[in-house]
Amino acid sequence: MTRVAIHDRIRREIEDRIMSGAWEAGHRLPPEHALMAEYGCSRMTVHKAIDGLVDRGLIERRKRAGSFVAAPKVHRAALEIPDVASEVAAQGKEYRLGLISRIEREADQRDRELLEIAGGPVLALHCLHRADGKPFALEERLISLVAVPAARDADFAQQSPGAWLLAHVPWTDARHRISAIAATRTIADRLAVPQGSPCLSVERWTWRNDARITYARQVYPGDRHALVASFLA
Amino acid sequence: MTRVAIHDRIRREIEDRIMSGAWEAGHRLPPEHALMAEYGCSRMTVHKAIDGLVDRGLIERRKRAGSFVAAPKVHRAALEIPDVASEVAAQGKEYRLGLISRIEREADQRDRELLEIAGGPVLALHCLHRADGKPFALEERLISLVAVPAARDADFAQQSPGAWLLAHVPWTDARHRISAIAATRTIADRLAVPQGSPCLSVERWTWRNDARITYARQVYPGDRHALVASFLA
DNA sequence: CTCTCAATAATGTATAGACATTATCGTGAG
DNA sequence: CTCACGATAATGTCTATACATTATTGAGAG
Repeated sequence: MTRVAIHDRIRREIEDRIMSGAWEAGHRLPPEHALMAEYGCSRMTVHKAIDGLVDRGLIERRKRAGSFVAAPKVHRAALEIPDVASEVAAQGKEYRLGLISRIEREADQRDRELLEIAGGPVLALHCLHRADGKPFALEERLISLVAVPAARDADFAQQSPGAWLLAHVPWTDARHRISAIAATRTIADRLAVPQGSPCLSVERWTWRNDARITYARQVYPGDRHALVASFLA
Repeated sequence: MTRVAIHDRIRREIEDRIMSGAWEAGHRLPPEHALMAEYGCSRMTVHKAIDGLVDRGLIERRKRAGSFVAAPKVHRAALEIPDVASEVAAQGKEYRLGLISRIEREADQRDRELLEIAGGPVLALHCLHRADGKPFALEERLISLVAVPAARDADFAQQSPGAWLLAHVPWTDARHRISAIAATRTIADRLAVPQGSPCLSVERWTWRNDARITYARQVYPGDRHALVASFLA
């Protein structure tokens, strides 16, 4: 086999032409038959190369019409939202979890909205993630006990709710909301930052087949934390 | 042809088994030959189905060993960072661009760091994006005139730097950094928010083949703006 | 018991051909 | 001139086969 796959080479070359601006948005690329002749390979191979670019959102295909360079790219980035513990570990610091409160209750108004459920028991947790002893992030977590009854018996003093859920509960969809908030008095106290200081809030809703499993809100001191996202390959 | 592609059906079914937890992380899936028999299709088709799951990060393949359900990934989400103008338009508001300052200068220390260049001329812009007349976001923009000489002649009073660059300059890579900051006096004045109030800062570095083209920092009032990311298909 | 190395089982890539699907284009009827 | 519709050119999918690549496994040598 050749050192580098033919479809990879074709993909790369087309990608380059797009990225370099030689082929602008809307440009129609040669039909697969032409590329097939140009590269001296089979149509399947050309097709696979273009498949890759379609997946990456660089090309759109229309039957009979041809394949076209996709419209002006919006900045789309892959945001990795790691488990807090691994995040702390990645910084070479010692992670410690502190469970502030754990309440099992019948879903109140706010719970019902956040979990999009009609009712039923929920588990409400508050914890403080520490790095080298210092407050790192605050987490508020709601778990629908209807969807995840096993959470009732989990020991969240040992394993963070996020880690436990990741390991025990498969999910199919998640949505995140990132915003900047001012530290309320409670947040300020727990994170040991001045009241009103800017904090990064990352909220996450997690679904499993249309049923919401859990809601989480993590709050980081604004001056000590940032989310990084890279271009989506 | 069948209504739904065979490879799509296979992909879907495997996906379901993973998502439902039936196949946990590390589970080895049947060899392609087996699936080929199970679905009564050719190996290429099975392979293509799995290809899709590999792209989505759900499966890892190892030659000779087999294909395995990938370890529970951290939450990876697709973050779409739209052009400010379209963002405002999407909210049904009237967008207006205000150019605060436009300075062409020899790169100073900070410019050099942000653009990762040794020197040369840069264009520094400050603008205020407005929605229905009210301040919406503040933008600081640095453009390397070495990389993008055409920017010298662009009319940034008409078209926002982001939109102009998107349309005129192809880029190959971008990195984002999202954090929460406190409004400095200047920011507070321009955004018409109290000094010290939390703001969402989105910084973006854009590359074109290893050369940095531009740096941008957009600052949004924290209470009026959030970034939303969905699970990465 | 351990190491080496060849057989093997899995994925990785590619081909050539077939038929399906669909939007476009041109032509002919009105 | 307009419209309908069939021919056509493109992509979409699939098959059967072939050979490449690679890590594991197991057998044999030491």
